[in-house]
Amino acid sequence: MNASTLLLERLSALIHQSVRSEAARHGLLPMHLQVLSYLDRANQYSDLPIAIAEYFGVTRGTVSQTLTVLERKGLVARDPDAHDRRRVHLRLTPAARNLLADSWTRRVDETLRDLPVESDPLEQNLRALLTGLQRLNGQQAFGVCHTCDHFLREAHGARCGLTGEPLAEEQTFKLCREWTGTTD
Amino acid sequence: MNASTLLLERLSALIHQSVRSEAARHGLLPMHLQVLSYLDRANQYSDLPIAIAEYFGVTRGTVSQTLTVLERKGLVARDPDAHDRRRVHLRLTPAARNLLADSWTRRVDETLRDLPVESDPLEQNLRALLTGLQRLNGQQAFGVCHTCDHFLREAHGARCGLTGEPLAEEQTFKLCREWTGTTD
DNA sequence: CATTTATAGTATGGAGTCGATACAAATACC
DNA sequence: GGTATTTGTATCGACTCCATACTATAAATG
Repeated sequence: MNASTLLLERLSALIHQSVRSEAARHGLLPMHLQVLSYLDRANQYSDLPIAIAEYFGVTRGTVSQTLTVLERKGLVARDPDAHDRRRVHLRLTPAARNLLADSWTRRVDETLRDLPVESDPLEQNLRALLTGLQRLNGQQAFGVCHTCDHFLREAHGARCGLTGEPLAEEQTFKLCREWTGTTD
Repeated sequence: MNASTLLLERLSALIHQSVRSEAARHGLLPMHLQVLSYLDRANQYSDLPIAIAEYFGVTRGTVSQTLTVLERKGLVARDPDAHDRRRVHLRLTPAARNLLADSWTRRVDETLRDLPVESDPLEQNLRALLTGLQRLNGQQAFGVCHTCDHFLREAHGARCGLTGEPLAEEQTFKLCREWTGTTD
């Protein structure tokens, strides 16, 4: 087996462990924290149960139950979609944002800063790896909005070429389940 | 948040998803497959329930139950330790080895080969990342036996300086929970 | 050597994941 | 307008996971 594949497997186990202990400190399970973190980075087309199911590769039923738990804990709220009455938009409550503030990712940030490697090549490597694995899984790409082929920069703000809708500035930095392109 | 941290989080989610779908194809859960994969790479000091608990950051009770399931499915066997009657060594059955043969890691291997990055820098980056994160978690390092400070190369074979026992050649390429050193 | 302490593993109960299946409601397609 | 598809929910069974308690063995300590 490829040495990097082994490293990736151990890296993944370690990250999952970080998430687990982080979640446990808040009385949550890993999936709870992962969903909250995802919702924090999902744009208006991706803050839906189905998007969470696609992103994590679980069924809609599982997501539905997880969201029931998160809603009961006061971390997530459900809002109906204005145009499609089947859809439900998820929204993080202040409590959830508070909880995410001292995430394990902060410590990872610090770890990355102290690493004896240059950050640019590391980032390029990780990005290539991510793209390759996404292709491998035959899965939705979930790239950042403003790097999408559909993204249109306009005189005042931006627009999504797929939906035709204008995009608020903060949306353009978030993940989108409709993302299409070559380099995220 | 650091760009690489974000990428790491998405990478981890993607890998976990690969493991999940791989496991589902065999009627297993992610943890089942992860434990089997771990046992395939654990040396004689690390094929214990306690080592699995340390590696994945879960309690001994959880591991105990998972192993009960894996044993019932005929994927793992328990052997008593010759010197310490509290200990139980886990052993993969032929069925388990068969199951691991077409692991998702094979497809990751292929993905890595096709990546537009050089493999050496990628490996170095991942290794640095791994070391940093292990330090971050304040966790057992689980390095490869023959890179350990305790490892002694001898005229005929090798020996562990910690236990004083001779090491079979194939053991020296496996993970050890007692590993100590600076570079794995 | 006897007592104490630490270690390795198991048993049990409760909350929650997860897939499978079935279902309801709304939209898309023709 | 009728059918197919999409989105989300409800329910059941197997399993994870933690907390706690417990047994057995080994190590440390006097």
